[in-house]
Amino acid sequence: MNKKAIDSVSIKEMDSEDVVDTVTIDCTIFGFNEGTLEVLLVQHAEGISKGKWGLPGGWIRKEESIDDAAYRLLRELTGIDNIYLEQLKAFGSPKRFPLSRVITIGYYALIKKEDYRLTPGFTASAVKWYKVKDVPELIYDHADILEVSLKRLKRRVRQAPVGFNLLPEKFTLLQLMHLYEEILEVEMDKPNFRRKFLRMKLLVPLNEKETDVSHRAAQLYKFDPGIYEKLTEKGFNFEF
Amino acid sequence: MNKKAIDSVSIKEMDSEDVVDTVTIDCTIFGFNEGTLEVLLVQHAEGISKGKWGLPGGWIRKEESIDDAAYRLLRELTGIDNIYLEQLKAFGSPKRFPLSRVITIGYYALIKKEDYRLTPGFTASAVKWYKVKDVPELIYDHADILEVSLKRLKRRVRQAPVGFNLLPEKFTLLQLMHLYEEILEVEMDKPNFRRKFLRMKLLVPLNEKETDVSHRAAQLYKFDPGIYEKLTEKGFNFEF
DNA sequence: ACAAAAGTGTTATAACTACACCCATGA
DNA sequence: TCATGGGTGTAGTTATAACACTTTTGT
Repeated sequence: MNKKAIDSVSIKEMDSEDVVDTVTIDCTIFGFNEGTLEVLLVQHAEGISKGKWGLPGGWIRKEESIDDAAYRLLRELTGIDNIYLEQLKAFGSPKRFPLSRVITIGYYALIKKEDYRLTPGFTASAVKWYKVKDVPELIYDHADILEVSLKRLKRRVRQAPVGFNLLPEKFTLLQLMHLYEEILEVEMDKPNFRRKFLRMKLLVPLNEKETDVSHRAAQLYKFDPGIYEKLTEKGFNFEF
Repeated sequence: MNKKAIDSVSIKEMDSEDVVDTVTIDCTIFGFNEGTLEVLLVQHAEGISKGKWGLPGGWIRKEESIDDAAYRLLRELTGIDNIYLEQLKAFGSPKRFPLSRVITIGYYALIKKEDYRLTPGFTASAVKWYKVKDVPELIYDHADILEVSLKRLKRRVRQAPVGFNLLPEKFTLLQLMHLYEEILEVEMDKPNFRRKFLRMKLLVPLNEKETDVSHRAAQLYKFDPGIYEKLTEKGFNFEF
């Protein structure tokens, strides 16, 4: 069951469960580590794509919604429950999956790597974080899905402060700026970034500073979910 | 065949064609008429939802991609080939379709009503433009799909000049402004709107003015697709 | 005292907002 | 000549961008 959850391709296992047999889910799971954007890939242990890397995915159960299926698959894979997850779009070239006509629904998720742990059941198949700029060849149309996910992330990050979901609870302004720089692939001006972000009152300064750094300790902030709600409702944008 | 194309619900007809039997497509087709945003609905002629209105939709053929299926259905319904069409998202509550587990992929389209004509084959089933603020009760989860389409249109219109696809070839600045006002449900300042839009050099002034109006004739513009490309690539936004 | 990053200040430019006002045209 | 929308001007305010500068901390 665990293997199936991370492997949308072993079609022979399919009929053993009560699943929709023409539609799968594939997730692009982003993480952020030391200034680099990463993505979680799985190595398929058997089936026609044995040994190759792909996005984690799986089948949809007949009695669950597609969103529920995505949350379930993610929980099974990362052990995380409270996750930022959004549907990307459906991918449906007739030949995308060689054995039969399978449409897949792409999702993308942002996780705090500090929260992530591999659940024991999954250690059988290889699961690994790859730098986004350094992913190996992927099965089927997963390279497409990843590309669309990246585009969407870039767009999303400028329209809502979703980046927080990639950072630890407490973070510094520079960490936040580096996150934006990495995702948007631009360089930013530190003073201007500070002011712009502080102006929108989205950050709550904590009574805490960095420790163990060999330079002036930075103020730590957390993110104010209340203000976030207000801002997303009336719509805003983070152009930099 | 025609009836099937606009009716994703008559499941009994389904197996007579080479289609994917668990996934449909439903389209929200927007038009703009005399300052009002409209949506194209179809009345189902038979099946379990006989007499009720819904979004036009249909089955995906086994050998076509989902995008191709959406274009085909739209062409069959409106007779238009060169259309603005974008995938919305997949809808997949387990109970959304009462007879079996069917996931639908929503699309939304923007059409110039001047180009639109009902193709003869479709006159059998009723097809009708409804004002968006005045749609009747819809079958299944089509109200959901319409709502998400509207939200998406609002968002999209602020990030790319897609509104042009709803207007005739030649239009005045005030028509354009009214389009934005209608979609975004806000009131705008005429002078400021002019300047803002003209500043981005997206409009090409024509050597033509309005005729037959009982006031000063307005300059007509068309839309410059070259600039559009450049703008969308580097990303921009139309906050008003 | 130096490196490295934190954080503040300043100034020119550009965009936004709100409004007053003049122009052209048909009824 | 009046109503209707077309179209321009302006002034106060706010956001942006570029960059010089001071502060704090560990080595």
